[in-house]
Amino acid sequence: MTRRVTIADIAAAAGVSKGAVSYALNGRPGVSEATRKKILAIAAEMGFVPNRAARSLSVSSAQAVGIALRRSARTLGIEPYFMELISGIEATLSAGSFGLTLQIVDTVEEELEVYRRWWAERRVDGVLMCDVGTADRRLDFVADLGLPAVAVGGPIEGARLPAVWHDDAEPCREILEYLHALGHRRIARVAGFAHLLHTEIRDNAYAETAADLGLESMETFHSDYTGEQGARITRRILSSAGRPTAIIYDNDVTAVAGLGVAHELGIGVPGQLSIVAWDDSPLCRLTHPALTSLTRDISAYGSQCAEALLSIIGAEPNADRTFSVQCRPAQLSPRASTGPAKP
Amino acid sequence: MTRRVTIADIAAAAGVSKGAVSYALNGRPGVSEATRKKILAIAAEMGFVPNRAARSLSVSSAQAVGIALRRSARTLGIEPYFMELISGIEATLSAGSFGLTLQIVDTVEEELEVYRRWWAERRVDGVLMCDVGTADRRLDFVADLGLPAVAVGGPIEGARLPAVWHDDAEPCREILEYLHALGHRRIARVAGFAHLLHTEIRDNAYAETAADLGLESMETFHSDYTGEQGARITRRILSSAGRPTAIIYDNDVTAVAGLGVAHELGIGVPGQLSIVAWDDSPLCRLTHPALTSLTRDISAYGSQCAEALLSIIGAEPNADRTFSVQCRPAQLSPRASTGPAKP
DNA sequence: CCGCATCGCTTAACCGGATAAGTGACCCGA
DNA sequence: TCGGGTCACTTATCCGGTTAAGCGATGCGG
Repeated sequence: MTRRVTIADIAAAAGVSKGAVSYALNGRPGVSEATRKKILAIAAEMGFVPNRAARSLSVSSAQAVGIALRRSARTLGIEPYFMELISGIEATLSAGSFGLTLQIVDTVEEELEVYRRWWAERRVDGVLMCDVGTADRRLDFVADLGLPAVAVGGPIEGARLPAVWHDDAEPCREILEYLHALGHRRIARVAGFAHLLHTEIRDNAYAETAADLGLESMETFHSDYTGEQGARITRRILSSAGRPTAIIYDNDVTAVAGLGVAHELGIGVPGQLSIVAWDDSPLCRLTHPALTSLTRDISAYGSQCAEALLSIIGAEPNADRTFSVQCRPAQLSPRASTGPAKP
Repeated sequence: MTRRVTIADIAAAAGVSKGAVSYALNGRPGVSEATRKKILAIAAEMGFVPNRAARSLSVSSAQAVGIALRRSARTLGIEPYFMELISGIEATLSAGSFGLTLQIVDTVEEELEVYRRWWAERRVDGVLMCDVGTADRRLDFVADLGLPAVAVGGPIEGARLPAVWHDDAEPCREILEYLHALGHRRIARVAGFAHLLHTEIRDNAYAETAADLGLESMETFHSDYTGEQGARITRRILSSAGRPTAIIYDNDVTAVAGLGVAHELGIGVPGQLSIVAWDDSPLCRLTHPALTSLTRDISAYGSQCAEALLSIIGAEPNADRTFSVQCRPAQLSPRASTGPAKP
């Protein structure tokens, strides 16, 4: 195992100084074209790769962004959302030769501590924050810290950092109108964590549209997104008097669990019950019947988040960071789990 | 946004030299207890956090490990395995204050290139390699590179690096004996990628046990682990003459898809068909009927992998790295998807 | 022909820690 | 009382890059 090649080695081989090598490698003025070519050739031949720590120390940048996920291992594992998001983030980061540092945390306090440490250590140049809440301490925290950050979700009122989001209200309306057109008048909804921003946005959108359409009932039950709770809530909904003819789920996992409960209770889907899921992962197509769901390109969403982050990392620190990127809203993909309501 | 606190600031505040501060902070001899306490107090008060790049540059370690995943976004998203594994890895790494760098790649070449770059840049101190294949180029590659690495899977013959694995043959036998006891004589299996080491191990174990038990048929179909292929293969299996009375799936996603196909074809589970899944994610309990499956603690598995990696990173470079850690094998969790075979 | 700008490169300082070597004060035993 | 050892700390160098400043050679306008 030979020693690493440094710019000093290249300088010696090329018969120039370290400085000249640095200028040549970084495409900056200060060396002639001939010398630059020679240096680049030698560097390539010697298999030179710059030491990340040395560069970071000099220019004070880590060439990495961080993401701290505050979800349990179980949720993270089964929720396709995160891996798809990460995969999209990754694609953009790699293209800009940035690395991705991942950390899983249990509490907000821990998450804030991770941000503080990452930034103090200059381990990352910025962070992406998922699961934006309605009153999210993290937003002010990172802004005060001066840590470049992008909120994955929004819109956020009075935000001091960029938010990348898509309109959730419109798809909510679309679902309800669709179910209404199919004749459904009693609809239930299994939502996600009540404290999440997008849950609140959907809550409001559903309530409003339900009133506009004059639905008989439109009840919402909050869950923790797990299959267990999805099943439990569905059981309760389906065994109530005057049970709904359609249930809308805020994620695919609870929807699949709900479908299982319908099977268990001998309730036909879509004959006696229509089911709509949010977040069209392959999971929705695995079931029988396949689930009608809201499709969005999560991977592309992740890419846009990463782009936004890279753009503020690249800008000067006191530049305006309060812009907001609105992505394409989710589209309804009708499948076999929804049908006409039978009285 | 104030400037970062460095050891020079602490030194000035304490009226000592940078060296003394470094000794004090790292708990090394060279300063009196009184001075050490004073320095530590000042450091804490000033909120000192060492700059990672500077430390890395000095001690030539990144305090981070890398993992490159060569799976499509879709597979990664829906496969609970990876997030659970990562979550376990993460837990151990955080405890040792190591970071995790994640990269998603498309091809082996790209993966090798990532390892080469990471190591040359000293961006990581070691890597974890998933999806070990039967003839895996990566094993020799990282060994030649001198990059500390641990194979997540095994056992690997003549390996030059540690492997963390669990016996797959024993659970295979357990499943077949269980199904045999239930009266099943025609069994099919939807396996994973044929080139993966654990697929081959299971292939052999099933073939042997099937012969021992004198099964009528025990056919294996390789898949890419996606629900689409799981469904397609299951459709073919179930529409063949003399169709099997039980199907074993190598992961949970294909099993869930298979269950959907059985529903679609009106084949009762477990009445006319028994289903066994591997990798007991919550997914298996969401379906109706819940899937009989092989349970293993993937998160704990990830932790053990990370521990193995940290141990070789901590050891001197020429120490023996060929040890092998055998974990607890998967346990069969019988649920409602398996029952007696009916002729 | 002189003064000045420009080019092409070198020198040296710097980033923020770790650490080997050096130094003075002190203690201790002979 | 003196030599040697230990303690507590300082000094200086190093890690591997970046970059401001310096400097000789060349070109060019007046």
